[in-house]
Amino acid sequence: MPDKAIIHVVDDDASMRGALESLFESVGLGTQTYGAAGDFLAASFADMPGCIVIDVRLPDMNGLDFQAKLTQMGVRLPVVMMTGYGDIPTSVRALKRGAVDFLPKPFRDQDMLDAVMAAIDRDRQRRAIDGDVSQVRQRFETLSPREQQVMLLVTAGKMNKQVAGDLGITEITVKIHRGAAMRKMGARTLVDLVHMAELVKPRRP
Amino acid sequence: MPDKAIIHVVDDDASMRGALESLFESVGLGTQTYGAAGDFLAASFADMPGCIVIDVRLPDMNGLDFQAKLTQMGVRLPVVMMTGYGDIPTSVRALKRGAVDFLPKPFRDQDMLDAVMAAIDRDRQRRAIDGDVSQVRQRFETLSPREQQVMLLVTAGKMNKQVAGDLGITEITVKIHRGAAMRKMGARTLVDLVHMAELVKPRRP
DNA sequence: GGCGGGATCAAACCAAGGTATGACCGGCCT
DNA sequence: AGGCCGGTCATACCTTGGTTTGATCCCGCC
Repeated sequence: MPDKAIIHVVDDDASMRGALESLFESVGLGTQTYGAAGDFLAASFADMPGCIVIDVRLPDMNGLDFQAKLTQMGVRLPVVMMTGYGDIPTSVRALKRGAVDFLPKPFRDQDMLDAVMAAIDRDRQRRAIDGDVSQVRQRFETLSPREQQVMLLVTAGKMNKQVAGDLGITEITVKIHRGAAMRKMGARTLVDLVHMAELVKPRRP
Repeated sequence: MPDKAIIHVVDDDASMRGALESLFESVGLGTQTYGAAGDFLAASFADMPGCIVIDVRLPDMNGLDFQAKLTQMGVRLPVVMMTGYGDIPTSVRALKRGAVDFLPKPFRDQDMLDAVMAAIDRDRQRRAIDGDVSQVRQRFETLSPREQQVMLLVTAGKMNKQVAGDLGITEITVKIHRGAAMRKMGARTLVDLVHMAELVKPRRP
Protein backbone atom coordinates (compact mmCIF):
# COMPACT_ATOMS: atom_id res chain seq x y z
CA MET A 1 0.00 0.00 0.00
CA PRO A 2 1.54 3.26 -1.09
CA ASP A 3 -0.88 5.61 0.67
CA LYS A 4 -2.83 4.96 3.77
CA ALA A 5 -6.52 5.36 3.12
CA ILE A 6 -8.31 8.24 4.84
CA ILE A 7 -11.90 8.05 5.98
CA HIS A 8 -13.69 11.38 6.15
CA VAL A 9 -16.38 11.19 8.77
CA VAL A 10 -19.09 13.84 8.61
CA ASP A 11 -21.67 13.87 11.41
CA ASP A 12 -23.07 16.49 13.70
CA ASP A 13 -23.10 14.09 16.61
CA ALA A 14 -19.75 14.32 18.34
CA SER A 15 -20.07 10.98 20.06
CA MET A 16 -20.74 9.29 16.75
CA ARG A 17 -17.69 10.96 15.27
CA GLY A 18 -15.63 9.67 18.15
CA ALA A 19 -17.02 6.18 17.90
CA LEU A 20 -16.35 5.94 14.18
CA GLU A 21 -12.92 7.44 14.53
CA SER A 22 -11.86 4.86 17.08
CA LEU A 23 -13.48 2.11 15.05
CA PHE A 24 -11.55 3.04 11.93
CA GLU A 25 -8.30 3.72 13.73
CA SER A 26 -8.60 0.33 15.38
CA VAL A 27 -8.26 -1.32 11.99
CA GLY A 28 -5.49 0.97 10.83
CA LEU A 29 -7.51 3.44 8.77
CA GLY A 30 -6.69 7.13 8.89
CA THR A 31 -9.65 9.27 9.96
CA GLN A 32 -10.63 12.88 9.57
CA THR A 33 -13.80 14.17 11.21
CA TYR A 34 -16.12 17.06 10.42
CA GLY A 35 -19.13 18.37 12.34
CA ALA A 36 -20.96 19.64 9.28
CA ALA A 37 -21.11 19.02 5.54
CA GLY A 38 -19.91 22.55 4.94
CA ASP A 39 -16.81 21.90 7.02
CA PHE A 40 -15.82 19.09 4.76
CA LEU A 41 -16.56 20.94 1.55
CA ALA A 42 -14.60 23.95 2.78
CA ALA A 43 -11.65 21.88 3.89
CA SER A 44 -8.80 21.47 1.50
CA PHE A 45 -7.25 18.09 1.82
CA ALA A 46 -4.66 16.13 -0.05
CA ASP A 47 -6.47 13.99 -2.59
CA MET A 48 -5.65 10.70 -1.00
CA PRO A 49 -7.42 7.41 -1.47
CA GLY A 50 -10.27 6.87 0.92
CA CYS A 51 -13.96 7.58 1.22
CA ILE A 52 -16.56 9.68 2.94
CA VAL A 53 -18.91 8.48 5.67
CA ILE A 54 -21.72 10.92 6.17
CA ASP A 55 -25.08 11.16 7.88
CA VAL A 56 -27.82 11.94 5.36
CA ARG A 57 -29.49 14.34 7.68
CA LEU A 58 -27.24 17.14 8.86
CA PRO A 59 -28.20 20.61 10.06
CA ASP A 60 -26.63 22.35 7.11
CA MET A 61 -27.23 19.97 4.23
CA ASN A 62 -28.86 16.68 3.29
CA GLY A 63 -27.00 13.76 1.84
CA LEU A 64 -28.38 14.05 -1.67
CA ASP A 65 -27.40 17.67 -2.02
CA PHE A 66 -24.04 16.79 -0.59
CA GLN A 67 -23.52 14.20 -3.30
CA ALA A 68 -24.45 16.73 -5.95
CA LYS A 69 -22.05 19.20 -4.44
CA LEU A 70 -19.23 16.69 -4.51
CA THR A 71 -19.82 15.91 -8.15
CA GLN A 72 -19.94 19.56 -8.99
CA MET A 73 -16.69 20.19 -7.12
CA GLY A 74 -14.97 17.29 -8.81
CA VAL A 75 -14.48 15.37 -5.59
CA ARG A 76 -14.86 11.76 -6.55
CA LEU A 77 -14.45 9.99 -3.23
CA PRO A 78 -16.98 7.21 -2.73
CA VAL A 79 -19.70 7.99 -0.22
CA VAL A 80 -21.13 5.77 2.49
CA MET A 81 -24.39 7.14 3.84
CA MET A 82 -25.81 6.52 7.27
CA THR A 83 -28.94 7.71 8.94
CA GLY A 84 -31.10 7.47 12.01
CA TYR A 85 -34.36 8.42 10.35
CA GLY A 86 -34.05 7.44 6.76
CA ASP A 87 -36.73 6.13 4.50
CA ILE A 88 -36.52 3.82 1.52
CA PRO A 89 -36.85 6.45 -1.21
CA THR A 90 -33.93 8.35 0.26
CA SER A 91 -31.76 5.26 0.34
CA VAL A 92 -32.74 4.39 -3.21
CA ARG A 93 -31.95 7.84 -4.46
CA ALA A 94 -28.60 7.87 -2.71
CA LEU A 95 -27.56 4.57 -4.21
CA LYS A 96 -28.77 5.53 -7.65
CA ARG A 97 -26.56 8.58 -7.43
CA GLY A 98 -23.58 6.44 -6.70
CA ALA A 99 -23.40 5.94 -2.95
CA VAL A 100 -21.59 2.74 -2.06
CA ASP A 101 -23.83 1.83 0.83
CA PHE A 102 -26.57 3.14 3.04
CA LEU A 103 -26.61 2.11 6.68
CA PRO A 104 -29.42 2.78 9.12
CA LYS A 105 -28.30 3.70 12.63
CA PRO A 106 -27.61 1.84 14.73
CA PHE A 107 -25.42 -0.38 12.61
CA ARG A 108 -23.03 -3.11 13.49
CA ASP A 109 -19.37 -2.16 13.42
CA GLN A 110 -18.68 -4.92 10.98
CA ASP A 111 -21.28 -3.63 8.54
CA MET A 112 -19.69 -0.21 8.59
CA LEU A 113 -16.25 -1.65 8.10
CA ASP A 114 -17.46 -3.77 5.19
CA ALA A 115 -19.03 -0.73 3.58
CA VAL A 116 -15.92 1.37 4.06
CA MET A 117 -13.66 -1.33 2.76
CA ALA A 118 -15.80 -1.69 -0.35
CA ALA A 119 -15.71 2.06 -0.81
CA ILE A 120 -11.94 2.22 -0.50
CA ASP A 121 -11.66 -0.58 -2.95
CA ARG A 122 -13.84 1.23 -5.42
CA ASP A 123 -11.77 4.35 -4.96
CA ARG A 124 -8.52 2.54 -5.62
CA GLN A 125 -9.87 1.01 -8.77
CA ARG A 126 -11.12 4.35 -10.01
CA ARG A 127 -7.78 5.95 -9.27
CA ALA A 128 -5.91 3.27 -11.12
CA ILE A 129 -8.06 3.74 -14.21
CA ASP A 130 -8.11 7.51 -13.98
CA GLY A 131 -4.36 7.53 -13.60
CA ASP A 132 -3.85 5.64 -16.82
CA VAL A 133 -6.33 7.77 -18.68
CA SER A 134 -4.96 11.10 -17.57
CA GLN A 135 -1.42 9.98 -18.26
CA VAL A 136 -2.33 9.09 -21.81
CA ARG A 137 -4.30 12.30 -22.23
CA GLN A 138 -1.35 14.24 -20.95
CA ARG A 139 0.97 12.67 -23.47
CA PHE A 140 -1.59 13.27 -26.19
CA GLU A 141 -1.52 16.96 -25.36
CA THR A 142 2.19 17.06 -26.10
CA LEU A 143 1.47 16.11 -29.71
CA SER A 144 1.31 18.91 -32.24
CA PRO A 145 -2.16 19.51 -33.71
CA ARG A 146 -1.25 17.72 -36.89
CA GLU A 147 0.16 14.78 -35.03
CA GLN A 148 -3.06 14.51 -33.05
CA GLN A 149 -5.16 14.55 -36.20
CA VAL A 150 -3.02 11.91 -37.84
CA MET A 151 -3.11 9.72 -34.74
CA LEU A 152 -6.88 9.85 -34.54
CA LEU A 153 -7.36 9.05 -38.22
CA VAL A 154 -4.82 6.26 -38.16
CA THR A 155 -6.36 4.69 -35.07
CA ALA A 156 -9.72 4.92 -36.80
CA GLY A 157 -8.39 2.41 -39.30
CA LYS A 158 -7.40 4.68 -42.17
CA MET A 159 -4.38 3.95 -44.29
CA ASN A 160 -1.63 6.52 -44.57
CA LYS A 161 -2.72 7.48 -48.06
CA GLN A 162 -6.31 7.96 -46.92
CA VAL A 163 -5.18 10.15 -44.06
CA ALA A 164 -3.11 12.12 -46.52
CA GLY A 165 -6.14 12.59 -48.70
CA ASP A 166 -8.35 13.64 -45.81
CA LEU A 167 -5.85 16.22 -44.60
CA GLY A 168 -4.77 17.37 -48.04
CA ILE A 169 -1.14 16.50 -47.53
CA THR A 170 1.20 13.84 -48.89
CA GLU A 171 1.63 10.35 -47.59
CA ILE A 172 5.22 11.09 -46.64
CA THR A 173 4.21 13.84 -44.30
CA VAL A 174 1.63 11.56 -42.75
CA LYS A 175 4.31 8.98 -42.09
CA ILE A 176 6.43 11.57 -40.34
CA HIS A 177 3.57 12.73 -38.12
CA ARG A 178 2.57 9.16 -37.46
CA GLY A 179 6.07 8.24 -36.42
CA ALA A 180 6.29 11.27 -34.17
CA ALA A 181 2.96 10.38 -32.57
CA MET A 182 4.11 6.84 -31.88
CA ARG A 183 7.32 8.09 -30.31
CA LYS A 184 5.71 10.77 -28.18
CA MET A 185 2.91 8.48 -27.03
CA GLY A 186 5.36 5.73 -26.20
CA ALA A 187 3.51 3.26 -28.40
CA ARG A 188 5.57 0.38 -29.67
CA THR A 189 2.94 -0.89 -32.08
CA LEU A 190 -0.17 0.32 -33.84
CA VAL A 191 -2.24 -1.79 -31.48
CA ASP A 192 -0.84 0.15 -28.52
CA LEU A 193 -1.73 3.39 -30.23
CA VAL A 194 -5.27 2.20 -30.87
CA HIS A 195 -5.76 1.43 -27.21
CA MET A 196 -4.40 4.81 -26.22
CA ALA A 197 -6.69 6.55 -28.66
CA GLU A 198 -9.51 4.66 -27.00
CA LEU A 199 -8.65 6.38 -23.74
CA VAL A 200 -8.27 9.79 -25.29
CA LYS A 201 -11.59 9.88 -27.09
CA PRO A 202 -14.53 8.57 -25.15
CA ARG A 203 -16.79 9.88 -22.41
CA ARG A 204 -18.38 7.44 -20.00
CA PRO A 205 -19.60 9.21 -16.88
CA MET B 1 -39.33 0.14 -32.15
CA PRO B 2 -38.99 -3.34 -33.52
CA ASP B 3 -40.45 -5.21 -30.53
CA LYS B 4 -42.99 -3.99 -28.09
CA ALA B 5 -41.64 -4.15 -24.56
CA ILE B 6 -43.21 -6.61 -22.15
CA ILE B 7 -43.56 -5.95 -18.46
CA HIS B 8 -43.67 -9.06 -16.30
CA VAL B 9 -45.65 -8.32 -13.17
CA VAL B 10 -45.17 -10.69 -10.26
CA ASP B 11 -47.37 -10.15 -7.20
CA ASP B 12 -49.56 -12.35 -5.09
CA ASP B 13 -52.15 -9.63 -4.77
CA ALA B 14 -54.57 -9.97 -7.67
CA SER B 15 -55.84 -6.43 -7.39
CA MET B 16 -52.30 -5.09 -7.58
CA ARG B 17 -51.67 -7.21 -10.64
CA GLY B 18 -54.78 -5.80 -12.25
CA ALA B 19 -53.90 -2.23 -11.34
CA LEU B 20 -50.41 -2.51 -12.75
CA GLU B 21 -51.62 -4.25 -15.86
CA SER B 22 -54.06 -1.50 -16.68
CA LEU B 23 -51.48 1.12 -15.82
CA PHE B 24 -48.95 -0.34 -18.20
CA GLU B 25 -51.45 -1.09 -20.92
CA SER B 26 -52.65 2.49 -20.71
CA VAL B 27 -49.27 3.67 -21.91
CA GLY B 28 -48.93 1.01 -24.58
CA LEU B 29 -46.75 -1.48 -22.73
CA GLY B 30 -47.39 -5.18 -23.06
CA THR B 31 -48.02 -6.89 -19.74
CA GLN B 32 -47.79 -10.41 -18.43
CA THR B 33 -48.84 -11.19 -14.86
CA TYR B 34 -47.87 -13.94 -12.42
CA GLY B 35 -49.22 -14.70 -8.97
CA ALA B 36 -45.98 -16.18 -7.65
CA ALA B 37 -42.27 -15.99 -8.30
CA GLY B 38 -42.27 -19.66 -9.20
CA ASP B 39 -44.88 -19.05 -11.87
CA PHE B 40 -42.61 -16.62 -13.60
CA LEU B 41 -39.53 -18.78 -13.29
CA ALA B 42 -41.43 -21.78 -14.62
CA ALA B 43 -42.93 -19.88 -17.53
CA SER B 44 -41.14 -20.02 -20.82
CA PHE B 45 -41.45 -16.79 -22.66
CA ALA B 46 -39.97 -15.32 -25.78
CA ASP B 47 -36.95 -13.33 -24.77
CA MET B 48 -38.35 -9.95 -25.64
CA PRO B 49 -37.18 -6.59 -24.37
CA GLY B 50 -38.86 -5.52 -21.17
CA CYS B 51 -38.46 -5.85 -17.45
CA ILE B 52 -39.79 -7.49 -14.33
CA VAL B 53 -41.85 -5.78 -11.66
CA ILE B 54 -41.99 -7.86 -8.53
CA ASP B 55 -42.96 -7.59 -4.90
CA VAL B 56 -40.03 -8.39 -2.63
CA ARG B 57 -42.17 -10.35 -0.26
CA LEU B 58 -44.04 -13.17 -1.89
CA PRO B 59 -45.37 -16.36 -0.34
CA ASP B 60 -42.97 -18.59 -2.25
CA MET B 61 -39.82 -16.52 -2.48
CA ASN B 62 -38.26 -13.23 -1.46
CA GLY B 63 -36.96 -10.67 -3.89
CA LEU B 64 -33.30 -11.24 -3.21
CA ASP B 65 -33.48 -14.95 -3.83
CA PHE B 66 -35.49 -14.22 -6.92
CA GLN B 67 -32.70 -12.04 -8.25
CA ALA B 68 -30.16 -14.75 -7.56
CA LYS B 69 -32.37 -17.26 -9.33
CA LEU B 70 -32.66 -15.05 -12.38
CA THR B 71 -28.91 -14.64 -12.62
CA GLN B 72 -28.43 -18.34 -12.23
CA MET B 73 -30.97 -19.04 -14.96
CA GLY B 74 -29.40 -16.53 -17.30
CA VAL B 75 -32.48 -14.30 -17.37
CA ARG B 76 -31.11 -10.81 -17.61
CA LEU B 77 -34.26 -8.72 -17.56
CA PRO B 78 -33.96 -5.66 -15.32
CA VAL B 79 -35.91 -5.90 -12.09
CA VAL B 80 -38.03 -3.26 -10.43
CA MET B 81 -38.80 -4.15 -6.84
CA MET B 82 -41.78 -3.02 -4.84
CA THR B 83 -42.88 -3.69 -1.32
CA GLY B 84 -45.40 -2.90 1.32
CA TYR B 85 -43.23 -3.73 4.29
CA GLY B 86 -39.67 -3.20 3.17
CA ASP B 87 -36.82 -1.90 5.24
CA ILE B 88 -33.74 0.00 4.16
CA PRO B 89 -31.26 -2.89 4.26
CA THR B 90 -33.46 -4.86 1.92
CA SER B 91 -33.71 -2.01 -0.53
CA VAL B 92 -29.96 -1.47 -0.37
CA ARG B 93 -29.24 -5.10 -0.99
CA ALA B 94 -31.64 -5.24 -3.91
CA LEU B 95 -30.08 -2.25 -5.60
CA LYS B 96 -26.57 -3.48 -4.98
CA ARG B 97 -27.53 -6.66 -6.73
CA GLY B 98 -28.63 -4.74 -9.74
CA ALA B 99 -32.29 -3.85 -9.25
CA VAL B 100 -33.21 -0.75 -11.21
CA ASP B 101 -35.48 0.70 -8.58
CA PHE B 102 -37.18 -0.09 -5.32
CA LEU B 103 -40.62 1.37 -4.69
CA PRO B 104 -42.48 1.24 -1.40
CA LYS B 105 -46.21 0.65 -1.68
CA PRO B 106 -48.19 2.66 -2.17
CA PHE B 107 -46.40 4.40 -4.98
CA ARG B 108 -47.48 7.00 -7.43
CA ASP B 109 -48.28 5.69 -10.90
CA GLN B 110 -45.78 8.07 -12.37
CA ASP B 111 -42.98 6.75 -10.18
CA MET B 112 -43.70 3.22 -11.31
CA LEU B 113 -43.79 4.27 -14.94
CA ASP B 114 -40.49 6.13 -14.57
CA ALA B 115 -38.89 3.09 -13.01
CA VAL B 116 -40.22 0.77 -15.69
CA MET B 117 -39.15 3.09 -18.47
CA ALA B 118 -35.65 3.29 -17.02
CA ALA B 119 -35.57 -0.49 -16.77
CA ILE B 120 -36.67 -0.96 -20.35
CA ASP B 121 -34.07 1.51 -21.46
CA ARG B 122 -31.38 -0.37 -19.62
CA ASP B 123 -32.58 -3.59 -21.18
CA ARG B 124 -32.45 -2.19 -24.67
CA GLN B 125 -28.95 -0.91 -24.17
CA ARG B 126 -27.80 -4.22 -22.81
CA ARG B 127 -29.36 -6.04 -25.72
CA ALA B 128 -27.69 -3.78 -28.23
CA ILE B 129 -24.27 -4.39 -26.69
CA ASP B 130 -24.85 -8.08 -26.16
CA GLY B 131 -26.00 -8.41 -29.74
CA ASP B 132 -22.77 -6.98 -31.07
CA VAL B 133 -20.67 -9.07 -28.74
CA SER B 134 -22.37 -12.35 -29.49
CA GLN B 135 -22.28 -11.67 -33.21
CA VAL B 136 -18.54 -11.17 -33.07
CA ARG B 137 -18.09 -14.19 -30.82
CA GLN B 138 -20.12 -16.24 -33.23
CA ARG B 139 -17.92 -15.25 -36.13
CA PHE B 140 -14.85 -15.93 -34.04
CA GLU B 141 -16.07 -19.47 -33.49
CA THR B 142 -16.05 -20.06 -37.23
CA LEU B 143 -12.29 -19.53 -37.27
CA SER B 144 -10.10 -22.59 -37.18
CA PRO B 145 -8.10 -23.00 -33.95
CA ARG B 146 -4.94 -21.74 -35.61
CA GLU B 147 -6.69 -18.74 -37.05
CA GLN B 148 -8.02 -17.88 -33.60
CA GLN B 149 -4.56 -18.11 -32.07
CA VAL B 150 -3.07 -15.95 -34.77
CA MET B 151 -5.82 -13.40 -34.46
CA LEU B 152 -5.33 -13.07 -30.72
CA LEU B 153 -1.58 -12.73 -30.98
CA VAL B 154 -1.79 -10.23 -33.81
CA THR B 155 -4.34 -8.11 -31.98
CA ALA B 156 -2.06 -8.21 -28.97
CA GLY B 157 0.39 -6.20 -31.01
CA LYS B 158 2.76 -8.90 -32.18
CA MET B 159 4.37 -8.80 -35.59
CA ASN B 160 3.84 -11.69 -37.97
CA LYS B 161 7.35 -12.97 -37.38
CA GLN B 162 6.84 -12.92 -33.62
CA VAL B 163 3.60 -14.81 -33.94
CA ALA B 164 5.39 -17.32 -36.13
CA GLY B 165 8.05 -17.76 -33.46
CA ASP B 166 5.48 -18.14 -30.70
CA LEU B 167 3.57 -20.79 -32.58
CA GLY B 168 6.59 -22.52 -34.07
CA ILE B 169 5.51 -21.98 -37.66
CA THR B 170 6.72 -19.82 -40.52
CA GLU B 171 5.77 -16.24 -41.17
CA ILE B 172 4.11 -17.22 -44.41
CA THR B 173 1.69 -19.51 -42.68
CA VAL B 174 0.91 -16.77 -40.20
CA LYS B 175 0.07 -14.42 -43.04
CA ILE B 176 -2.32 -16.98 -44.46
CA HIS B 177 -4.10 -17.52 -41.16
CA ARG B 178 -4.16 -13.82 -40.54
CA GLY B 179 -5.71 -13.14 -43.90
CA ALA B 180 -8.29 -15.85 -43.34
CA ALA B 181 -9.14 -14.41 -39.93
CA MET B 182 -9.63 -10.95 -41.39
CA ARG B 183 -11.89 -12.32 -44.10
CA LYS B 184 -13.98 -14.50 -41.81
CA MET B 185 -14.34 -11.80 -39.17
CA GLY B 186 -15.29 -9.24 -41.77
CA ALA B 187 -12.54 -6.90 -40.67
CA ARG B 188 -11.38 -4.44 -43.27
CA THR B 189 -8.39 -3.24 -41.29
CA LEU B 190 -6.23 -4.32 -38.40
CA VAL B 191 -7.92 -1.72 -36.24
CA ASP B 192 -11.27 -3.38 -36.84
CA LEU B 193 -9.80 -6.71 -35.85
CA VAL B 194 -8.38 -5.23 -32.65
CA HIS B 195 -11.79 -3.94 -31.65
CA MET B 196 -13.36 -7.31 -32.37
CA ALA B 197 -10.73 -9.09 -30.32
CA GLU B 198 -11.65 -6.70 -27.54
CA LEU B 199 -15.16 -8.09 -27.59
CA VAL B 200 -14.09 -11.69 -27.81
CA LYS B 201 -11.73 -11.65 -24.87
CA PRO B 202 -12.98 -9.86 -21.81
CA ARG B 203 -15.41 -10.65 -19.05
CA ARG B 204 -17.24 -7.82 -17.35
CA PRO B 205 -20.19 -9.09 -15.33
C1' DG C 1 -10.29 -45.41 -51.93
C1' DG C 2 -11.42 -40.81 -52.46
C1' DC C 3 -12.86 -36.33 -50.90
C1' DG C 4 -12.58 -32.13 -48.11
C1' DG C 5 -10.75 -29.34 -44.56
C1' DG C 6 -7.09 -27.86 -41.76
C1' DA C 7 -2.41 -26.97 -41.48
C1' DT C 8 1.90 -26.32 -43.37
C1' DC C 9 5.36 -24.24 -46.49
C1' DA C 10 7.65 -21.90 -50.75
C1' DA C 11 8.29 -18.59 -54.55
C1' DA C 12 7.06 -14.50 -56.43
C1' DC C 13 5.21 -10.27 -56.30
C1' DC C 14 2.99 -5.99 -54.91
C1' DA C 15 1.37 -2.71 -51.39
C1' DA C 16 1.92 -0.45 -47.19
C1' DG C 17 4.58 0.94 -43.26
C1' DG C 18 8.70 3.19 -41.45
C1' DT C 19 13.19 5.81 -41.21
C1' DA C 20 16.90 8.85 -42.49
C1' DT C 21 18.66 12.84 -44.77
C1' DG C 22 18.03 17.12 -46.46
C1' DA C 23 15.43 20.91 -47.75
C1' DC C 24 11.99 24.99 -47.68
C1' DC C 25 8.61 27.95 -45.53
C1' DG C 26 6.17 30.78 -42.06
C1' DG C 27 5.27 32.31 -37.48
C1' DC C 28 6.87 33.50 -33.04
C1' DC C 29 10.07 34.88 -29.50
C1' DT C 30 14.20 37.02 -28.12
C1' DA D 1 18.31 39.24 -37.45
C1' DG D 2 18.68 34.69 -35.85
C1' DG D 3 16.73 30.69 -33.80
C1' DC D 4 13.22 27.41 -32.84
C1' DC D 5 9.16 24.92 -33.98
C1' DG D 6 5.68 23.16 -36.74
C1' DG D 7 4.54 21.79 -41.10
C1' DT D 8 5.53 20.49 -45.60
C1' DC D 9 7.79 17.59 -49.23
C1' DA D 10 11.29 14.58 -51.82
C1' DT D 11 14.54 10.79 -52.54
C1' DA D 12 16.22 6.63 -51.18
C1' DC D 13 16.09 2.53 -48.82
C1' DC D 14 14.51 -1.17 -45.91
C1' DT D 15 10.95 -3.80 -43.33
C1' DT D 16 6.41 -5.57 -42.84
C1' DG D 17 2.06 -6.78 -44.50
C1' DG D 18 -0.78 -9.31 -47.78
C1' DT D 19 -2.12 -12.19 -51.93
C1' DT D 20 -1.67 -15.75 -55.34
C1' DT D 21 -0.33 -20.15 -57.03
C1' DG D 22 0.90 -24.44 -56.08
C1' DA D 23 2.24 -28.12 -53.35
C1' DT D 24 2.48 -31.63 -49.35
C1' DC D 25 0.62 -33.90 -45.31
C1' DC D 26 -2.74 -35.68 -42.05
C1' DC D 27 -7.22 -36.76 -40.60
C1' DG D 28 -11.97 -37.97 -40.52
C1' DC D 29 -15.95 -39.21 -43.23
C1' DC D 30 -18.83 -41.39 -46.81
